[in-house]
Amino acid sequence: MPELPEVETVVRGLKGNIIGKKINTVKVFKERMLVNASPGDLQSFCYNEKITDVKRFGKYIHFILTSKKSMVAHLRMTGKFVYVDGSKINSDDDKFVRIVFLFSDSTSLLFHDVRTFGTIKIYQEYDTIDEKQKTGIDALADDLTGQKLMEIFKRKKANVKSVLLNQQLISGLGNIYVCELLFAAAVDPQKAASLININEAELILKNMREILKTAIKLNGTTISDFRMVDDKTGSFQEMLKVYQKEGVSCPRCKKGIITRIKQNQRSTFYCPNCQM
DNA sequence: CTTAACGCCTGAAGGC
DNA sequence: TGCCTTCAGGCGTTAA
Repeated sequence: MPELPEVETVVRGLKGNIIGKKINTVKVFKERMLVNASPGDLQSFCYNEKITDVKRFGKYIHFILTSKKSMVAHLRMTGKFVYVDGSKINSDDDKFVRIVFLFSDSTSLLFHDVRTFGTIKIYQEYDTIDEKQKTGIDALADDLTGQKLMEIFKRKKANVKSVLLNQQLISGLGNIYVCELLFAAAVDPQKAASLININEAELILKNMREILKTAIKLNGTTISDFRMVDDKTGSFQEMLKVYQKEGVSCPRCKKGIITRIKQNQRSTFYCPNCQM
């Protein structure tokens, strides 16, 4: 579920709540979510460690413990982190709580995930994080220019939507925001990336930044699962122009009908009349 | 090298 | 009401 704005919202929430907290106990109810560690490994890795910082790169959440030790989490489709006051370490009352970090002050961080696609990896040093190597330039990076974006598009045969969704090229965008930003830029998602000209690349970049920043201000988009760290919903869903608007008349040209197509097994929503 | 298809897992929603 | 199918915001692996 979560894309850049949702992950950023979670990271900000975590920063406000768990920096400086000392981890006592880790309870793992779903082992498969630990990619490179056993529950015992994670417990000894975290024991008595303080969380010194939380950062985002792409859609990843990077927890930094003392002396560069790091945990990298990904929420995938339905994951969320919920911070609770109280030592809730049983999964009995909520069967979707998969991993619990219990702090020394008896507050807890719950990793909740219905579909259990979410992941956690541990690293002894943050210099060695594999995911960072494979993650392309951040969609909100200051040094991302229209020119750079066009360089990326130029050597790709695929359609512009799949290129924007490729985390190894540009990181942070998912299905919702790609649909929305291509609509805002009036670019046809089916257009071959290699045919994007510099004006379109600049337009895509400008709208990408505006939409992502607005979405962060509104604490992300809650369609179904996404929640903030305090379990509240975001509100960017109220701003959506095309995503899940199939059949609605286009808010821009008023002539086209928002249409849903499949690209790479995933839904794309766009206006066939004004996205060229 | 590239792109396409599938699998991971669970719940919600729609059709009949 | 119940059964069945389809769909879901992601991504890694395998097949072609």
